[in-house]
Amino acid sequence: MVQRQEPAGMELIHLLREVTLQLDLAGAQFAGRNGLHPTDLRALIGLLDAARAGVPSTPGRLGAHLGLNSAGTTALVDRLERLGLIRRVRDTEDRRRVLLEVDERAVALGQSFFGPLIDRTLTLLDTFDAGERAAIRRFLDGVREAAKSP
Amino acid sequence: MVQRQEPAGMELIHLLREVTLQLDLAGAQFAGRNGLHPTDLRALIGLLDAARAGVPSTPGRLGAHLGLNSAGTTALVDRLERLGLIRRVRDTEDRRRVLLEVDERAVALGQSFFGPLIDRTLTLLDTFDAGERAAIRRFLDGVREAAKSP
DNA sequence: TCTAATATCTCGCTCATCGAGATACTTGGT
DNA sequence: ACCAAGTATCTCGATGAGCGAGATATTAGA
Repeated sequence: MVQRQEPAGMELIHLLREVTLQLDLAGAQFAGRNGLHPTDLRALIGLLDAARAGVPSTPGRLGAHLGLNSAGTTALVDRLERLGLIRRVRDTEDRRRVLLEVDERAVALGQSFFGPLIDRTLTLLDTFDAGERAAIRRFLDGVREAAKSP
Repeated sequence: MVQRQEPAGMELIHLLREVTLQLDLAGAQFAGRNGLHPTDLRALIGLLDAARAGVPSTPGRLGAHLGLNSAGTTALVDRLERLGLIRRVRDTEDRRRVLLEVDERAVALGQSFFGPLIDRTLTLLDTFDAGERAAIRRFLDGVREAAKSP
């Protein structure tokens, strides 16, 4: 069988793919262990990000972020609320809207999962000098942009 | 509200998360556009990897790789076969087994998705010198290992 | 040869998500 | 002030991926 000659950089590309795979697997494993579906975890991450950025969350925004329709979004919010991870609160300014408040439990859950991983990665980053970190940043930035177009 | 002071490296960590998010989104988008479910795409990637490595694929291996039980695996293989992406072939040596052969269509489909992304990334990698590439490799390697433990 | 192990498949069920549409509230034009 | 159109959310019924349990076929070991 004739095999196409692989360019030198392919090794790094496969490595990047393995990294994303490992991160996804870790997330799925964590989700399963806590009675969450993959979607629930993605939702939680989005909600925590929004909370950290000070952006109010609503079912509409959340559903759009995850690519769910309104029915699926309602079901998702129901699940998260039933688990006590978020609360529904009617917006007093626009009473059509429902605001989603993340409970302390959700924050703690996020910390328990991402905390150790983040700590290990920060420790790893300490072993790079400024120039190397700049290279990593530029690489990740480039890949992110490359992944946006397809 | 008191905000925890973020260490300097957090920026890179968020960037890495964005990259994995973009790659996942791109994959999901591609999958949807081709009538594939996320699982189907992951299966296809696994099958193409195995084919490239010269490892024979079976429903058992595939299901284990994806974390599906046998019923789900059968349904998955049914879908992929119905789409003409793989073929089931009885193994003549151990006739309990079914070998999964990836069709040319599947290879072409993989190329059409990963090809442009890979090309862009290779072009990006050309802009780094050997030392920078080594740093990127060490970083990715470290993150992969960090993600394995939780 | 009889039994245990292995590989795959079938059946019936659960539940996340979808499409369609209902409900409640707000806004802008008149 | 009023009414139509727009917006945010929810309800209902249907679809389909994946699961648990177990059936079937084949191989390997005592």
